[in-house]
Amino acid sequence: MTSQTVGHGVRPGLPDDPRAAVAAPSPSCPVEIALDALRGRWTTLVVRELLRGERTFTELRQALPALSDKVLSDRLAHLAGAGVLVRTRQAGWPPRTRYRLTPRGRRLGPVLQALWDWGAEPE
Amino acid sequence: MTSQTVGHGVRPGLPDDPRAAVAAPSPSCPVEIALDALRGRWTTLVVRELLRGERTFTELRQALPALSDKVLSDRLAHLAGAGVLVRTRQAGWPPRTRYRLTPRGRRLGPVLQALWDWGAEPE
DNA sequence: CAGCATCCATTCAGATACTG
DNA sequence: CAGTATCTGAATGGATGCTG
Repeated sequence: MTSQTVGHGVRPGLPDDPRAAVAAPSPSCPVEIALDALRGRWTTLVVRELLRGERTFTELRQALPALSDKVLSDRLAHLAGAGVLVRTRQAGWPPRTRYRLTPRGRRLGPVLQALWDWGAEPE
Repeated sequence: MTSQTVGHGVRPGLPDDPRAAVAAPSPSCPVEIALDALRGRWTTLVVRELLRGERTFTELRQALPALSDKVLSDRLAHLAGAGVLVRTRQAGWPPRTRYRLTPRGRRLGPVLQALWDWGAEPE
């Protein structure tokens, strides 16, 4: 009854891991780090798009037509700061910038899948 | 190279599942449903606390001393609406209300673990 | 093409004060 | 004990217009 421990206890495991014993929201809590990376409207859709392959700014806008360039710009900067993607500028005209996920960004795949699975459950 | 498919491909799988083909944030997207359930400061800490066992309002406040009763009240109502927890009132005085996770709420354990694991990775 | 600057409406968290 | 009501300040998100 008391032995919940997440099921297939390989990991330290929430909620009993000592590092989970915080009494207030903390930027160094791994859960907060992950949720912060995904924070904001459109963020997961941008990541989903990049999980399919690298994209330019315009390609992202075309894939998400209702997303304004201001917010897209915000999201890309935020995800870059979180180490999820990298921006590559190419010299010349017209300017071309490509966005692609880092290895860390690609590892968001299973995380989004876990969220998807939970949200897709009936009830 | 193109076969990402999340690794242990049992599920339909993001990002290629047809239901992931939305072009704008949608409340019916499973990922949005899950992130919405966890949305808001303190939310994951409340869930973590309840993963350890059922709690009363006061016990939650004691576990999270910096959390105001207004926000705690908001979070509990939100999580109840998301089907994560249930509230049980006991008649009599003083009033006693217990909060405990639903089966669906308990299934957030692995989701939080996935977030934790990602956020705990170096770099 | 790929963006940043500015402005505005809305949402949110926290503080304070009050009830069944 | 277990909340709700109200208010304020801060943080979004989106629209519009302008540049390297």
